[in-house]
Amino acid sequence: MARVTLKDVAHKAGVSYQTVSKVLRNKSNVSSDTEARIHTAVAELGYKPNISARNLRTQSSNLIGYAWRRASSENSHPILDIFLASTALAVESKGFHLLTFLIGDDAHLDTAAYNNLYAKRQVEGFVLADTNYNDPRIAFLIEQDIPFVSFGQANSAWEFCWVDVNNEDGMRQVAQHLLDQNHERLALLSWPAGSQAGYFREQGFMQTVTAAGIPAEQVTLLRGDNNVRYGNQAVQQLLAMPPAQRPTAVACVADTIAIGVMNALTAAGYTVGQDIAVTGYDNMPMAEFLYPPLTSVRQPIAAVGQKLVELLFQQINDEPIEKKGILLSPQLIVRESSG
Amino acid sequence: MARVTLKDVAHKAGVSYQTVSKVLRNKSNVSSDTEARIHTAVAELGYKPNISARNLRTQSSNLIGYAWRRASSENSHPILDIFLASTALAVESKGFHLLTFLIGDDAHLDTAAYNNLYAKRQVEGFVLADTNYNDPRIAFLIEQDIPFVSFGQANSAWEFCWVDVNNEDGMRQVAQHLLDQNHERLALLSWPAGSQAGYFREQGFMQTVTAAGIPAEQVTLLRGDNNVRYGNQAVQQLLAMPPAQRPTAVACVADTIAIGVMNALTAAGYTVGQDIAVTGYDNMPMAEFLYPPLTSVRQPIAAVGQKLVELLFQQINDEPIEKKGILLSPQLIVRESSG
DNA sequence: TTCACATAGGCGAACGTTCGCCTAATTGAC
DNA sequence: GTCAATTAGGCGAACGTTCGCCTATGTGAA
Repeated sequence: MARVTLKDVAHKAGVSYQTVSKVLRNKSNVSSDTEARIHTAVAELGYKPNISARNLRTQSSNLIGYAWRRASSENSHPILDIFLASTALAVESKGFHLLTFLIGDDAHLDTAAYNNLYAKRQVEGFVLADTNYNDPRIAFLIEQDIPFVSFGQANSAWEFCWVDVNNEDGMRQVAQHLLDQNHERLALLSWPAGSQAGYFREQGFMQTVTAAGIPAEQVTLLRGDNNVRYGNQAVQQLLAMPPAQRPTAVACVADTIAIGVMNALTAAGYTVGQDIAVTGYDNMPMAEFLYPPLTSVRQPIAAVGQKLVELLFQQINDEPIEKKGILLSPQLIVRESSG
Repeated sequence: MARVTLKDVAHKAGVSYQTVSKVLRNKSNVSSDTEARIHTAVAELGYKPNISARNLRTQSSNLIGYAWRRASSENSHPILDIFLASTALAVESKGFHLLTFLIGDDAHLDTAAYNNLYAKRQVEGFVLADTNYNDPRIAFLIEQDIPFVSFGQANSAWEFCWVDVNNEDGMRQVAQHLLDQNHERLALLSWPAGSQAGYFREQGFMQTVTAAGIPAEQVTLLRGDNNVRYGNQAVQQLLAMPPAQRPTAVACVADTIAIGVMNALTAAGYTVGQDIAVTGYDNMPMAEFLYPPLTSVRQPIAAVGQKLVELLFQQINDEPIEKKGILLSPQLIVRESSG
């Protein structure tokens, strides 16, 4: 299976190999006769341009880097793979591909991984997800002037391209919905401090609640990792409270946590949706089929991927960018868990 | 940010650029003096070899292709991202990276996608997952003699490298466990025909059950897609059966389905684990925190990724392969859902 | 006839490596 | 003092493209 190159095609078509190159890229005016000869030669030989050679010559790689977090397999974000697929789709529509690599929790090693890939010209830019408030990766990429976009905002002092779904608005909808159901004693199950998304979701929730005249102290705020176990444990904590203070509604910053809450409540003999309301966030595919079906917030993930990729290519192509941050709107889906 | 090349380093260190190249690859005997000079020059200039140039010269790309299925976002396999992460890790330990691309359901387009990437020398091989019995991708890759490995077996007439977790054994363990609990009327919730894994899981289950003297007709076999909804619907079907024939245990070929089953049963007023037993498969992280905790089968996913990558690199490096198929053992985790 | 201009395609150079062979200087043994 | 072997590093060529400039031929108007 010998490699077939431009020269082989050229030989067969009786032209110079540079002419073949031009014809294949529509960069040349040749007679329709030779053009046809070239095309049949390409087809017969099954010629495919060698990517490495092209990359070397054009100083490009047609690759975008995306980093997995090594530890995320346990607390896997159900939305992340949908996001990844939609990003991959958008990237491929530009003739690019996604190169995935792994990072950990060591800021120094992580930024080195980004730097390596870019300095070696293996990728032309990055898509970040799962970003934190003072994410060292973002600081580094800005400083090095490396093209990148982020799903999620960060330190507002940094100026860079991001797309986010309005977390504040999402939780505002949740809070308003619970208030409309006349809940007054509320619990909010959030993530550990430092998460950017968590911060906004808390803000949206608390502001709405306090604006409705409920004192902040009346909201039981707990924190934990993004998994089912945390939801379970939180319920034990809530049930240990004196009945008069016990929340009648539990809002979770993620469906995964809400699943833990619903299970634990059901196990303890409560009927979710009647005795106590539960809400999630993300509207994972499973949400509508849980028992009871889970009220949740749907995020326009596909749109996020598309917008991100647009912004990224504007950077790569040095096009002017009118708006660096794009905030999309989520939508509350009310189901029986908060009936 | 001008690109720094071998020549820049060479100039600074006062040697020829080819010598720098050799030193960096430990392929040369130079005086320790000049070696030191070269290394400091590299460090000071922050030199990183240009990957495209290297790839062109060495006819390699250090990239392995992995295809997402475009449609899988709805029926996402909870195990697939763990698998992907472990594969990425193994691939990176070889100095390679994973290039992801999207495929659909059109055999012709899909194989073209594989062919393109390989013919352009963008990747050196592929990792397949989510394979079917007569998977056209496998037929194509074998015919083209393109290096690849598959998570999961296929048509046994084809000879290629795969790693699989013994599906027959896994479901045998499930069946035996249910028999040990004195269940005699059983339901098996499987996937649509054509799935290789589904076939083996069915086999393992049915053989064990019939070997115990229970006629095959006494097992209610249903089929559906890999999602929670299917589990829900299957329960409606089971509950519509006359009580005397109704199964007392429901074995599912995936946790996702089992979740649907448990929810629907709970909603219908049954106590899962007492009134009726439910089992899953995959032991997804959520399984132990469901209500009740779900009996499931744990697969050694990380080991699968590692073995696969080993086999793949043996092909790429033309090393002899003693055993083309590797079958790993799963383990049943008994929890309260089948108490 | 002359000049300009379009048409069709050739050709050298470059992208940044790696590879293999070559050479000059040094060393050691006889 | 001679010869062979070792050491340290130079150098041309090649990987397969793309890019820009060049040339030869034909064509129509002044």
